[in-house]
Amino acid sequence: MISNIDIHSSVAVYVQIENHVQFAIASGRLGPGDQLPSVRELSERLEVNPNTVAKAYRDLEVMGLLYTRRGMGVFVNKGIETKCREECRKRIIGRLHEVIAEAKASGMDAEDVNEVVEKSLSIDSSPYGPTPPQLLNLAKATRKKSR
Amino acid sequence: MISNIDIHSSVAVYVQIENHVQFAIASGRLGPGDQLPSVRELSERLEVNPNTVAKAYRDLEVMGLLYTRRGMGVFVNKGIETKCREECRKRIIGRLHEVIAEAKASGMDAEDVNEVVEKSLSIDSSPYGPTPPQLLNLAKATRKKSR
Amino acid sequence: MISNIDIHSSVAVYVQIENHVQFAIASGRLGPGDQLPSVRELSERLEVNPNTVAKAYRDLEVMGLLYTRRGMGVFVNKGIETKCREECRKRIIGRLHEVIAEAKASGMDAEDVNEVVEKSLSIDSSPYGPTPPQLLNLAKATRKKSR
Amino acid sequence: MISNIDIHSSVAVYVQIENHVQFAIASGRLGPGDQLPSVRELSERLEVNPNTVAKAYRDLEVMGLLYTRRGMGVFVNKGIETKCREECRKRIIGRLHEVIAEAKASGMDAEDVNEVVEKSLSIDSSPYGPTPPQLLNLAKATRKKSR
DNA sequence: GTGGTCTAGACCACG
DNA sequence: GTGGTCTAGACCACC
Repeated sequence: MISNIDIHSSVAVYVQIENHVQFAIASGRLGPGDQLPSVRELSERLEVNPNTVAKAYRDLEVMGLLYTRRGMGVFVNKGIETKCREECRKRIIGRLHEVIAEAKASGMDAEDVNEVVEKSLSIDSSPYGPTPPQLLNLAKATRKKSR
Repeated sequence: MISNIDIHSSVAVYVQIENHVQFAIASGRLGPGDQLPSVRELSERLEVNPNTVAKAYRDLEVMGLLYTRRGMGVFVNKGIETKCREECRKRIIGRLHEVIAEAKASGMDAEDVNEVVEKSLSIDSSPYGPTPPQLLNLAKATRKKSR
Repeated sequence: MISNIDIHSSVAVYVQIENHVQFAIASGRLGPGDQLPSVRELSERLEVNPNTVAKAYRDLEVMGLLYTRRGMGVFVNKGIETKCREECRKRIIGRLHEVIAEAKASGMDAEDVNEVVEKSLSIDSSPYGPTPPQLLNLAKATRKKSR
Repeated sequence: MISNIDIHSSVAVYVQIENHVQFAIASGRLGPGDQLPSVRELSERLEVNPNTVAKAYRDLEVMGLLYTRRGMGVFVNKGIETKCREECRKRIIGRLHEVIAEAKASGMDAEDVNEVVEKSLSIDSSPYGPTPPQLLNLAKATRKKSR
């Protein structure tokens, strides 16, 4: 239930929220039909402007990950898990290439990189930085699946 | 001598310039005492406003990488090569860990990751992402060391 | 509420602003979490260009004294009051030593120096020199703490 | 014979030179009629552009501290020692007031200030910062008094 | 509304 | 010639 939105981060708050949701779906913590916290609830929990949460939900709806049922709330779409996972995967691969390109540009060689990669792979859950968006609790006790 | 500043990138132009210089120092293409292109010269070469270049130079001076001699130009500080390289390295390693942690969390296994890494390492200059800062030629034939 | 920015001073306007903010934090007139006047507001009050104020704010953010919440404004960081005060103190003490060393070297004796010091201490706000940064009112009635 | 011109300093090189000379006169290390090093010699010693030294000498001549004898060199004027000393004194007192005003503004009280002052007065020759301009050797073995 | 970025152009101090 | 500073005004993203 800990908010790991970083208001000091340079990445926009609404993007952080979008990442969290996308990631939760890709990793299965949010399944098809699951209800998300209401805009108001989440905004209070994150101590963030409701508009910010609303924007994230709207964006995610446009992306096809969420849908809203009037008066009911916002829900995870069906049949988008694999698509979402692949998108995440693509994003991650892109970033990986990016980082490695920079590593080479700054003088690190293949051996250096591989060493770091191995080390990182062997760690269970690495405590690096505030960005990896996997901890925000998006489940709600009283939340039910939409039919 | 190719400018690979991307005006349309989401990362600010002055940040791109800062990265270029930082990487040039880290990789040894720019050594201690070397003079950088003048603000005006570089701004013309990159087709950006002189203020933008000046801002990058000033930031780098604050970071301790450069110093300016009034009326003379901007120079690379001495005794910061290894510090700079290590800082670059640390930043990159941090991001690498970050990305790989996300990769694992989103379901990729070690094999997947290694495959991407290998592929990325074998490419010369990968066209992924918005900021692979290695091509900007910061040397000048007629430029000499300060002092 | 008096602006004592001196446009004609030899010290840059943005540096004067930085000093004001720094001193305000060091002396407690600006506390952690306090919001600063908006760039536009302060620029109007001081009759300087908004960019000038923005530059000061950005510098102070780089120094770690301020942080900005996008679309919300600029705020004083937490846990930097004592660090800031000590830094100010150290800087001042350094300059004090410097000046007194010169005073001695140029033939003034302890009595001379003490006399000047006493006189200076007894004055409320001394009109000496170009940068006595203590009068700019950085508080706003309707401003509230962040978070 | 050590140059303590600081090319990394923010204060202009020519101003540093002017301060050195002025200080040397005020403290008696340069007496009336003494010859100064030639522009060329000093510029080489300080590893500085000759124009810079020339400008300093010119300024000091305008101030009335130096005079040049065509083909002979630059000399210290007579009867300006006390005037010069007083000017130095005034400058130092001004800076003292300035620093103490800032000290008060940043929350230091009289006791704090006095403590620092006492400590500083008790030290023989304080090694603070690069600015106190008293070490530049402006004498020359082969230099003679002008008649 | 907030700040961030960039442009264009001016003036100044320095060397 | 060099960089430093400031202005005026524009556009953008964020909240």
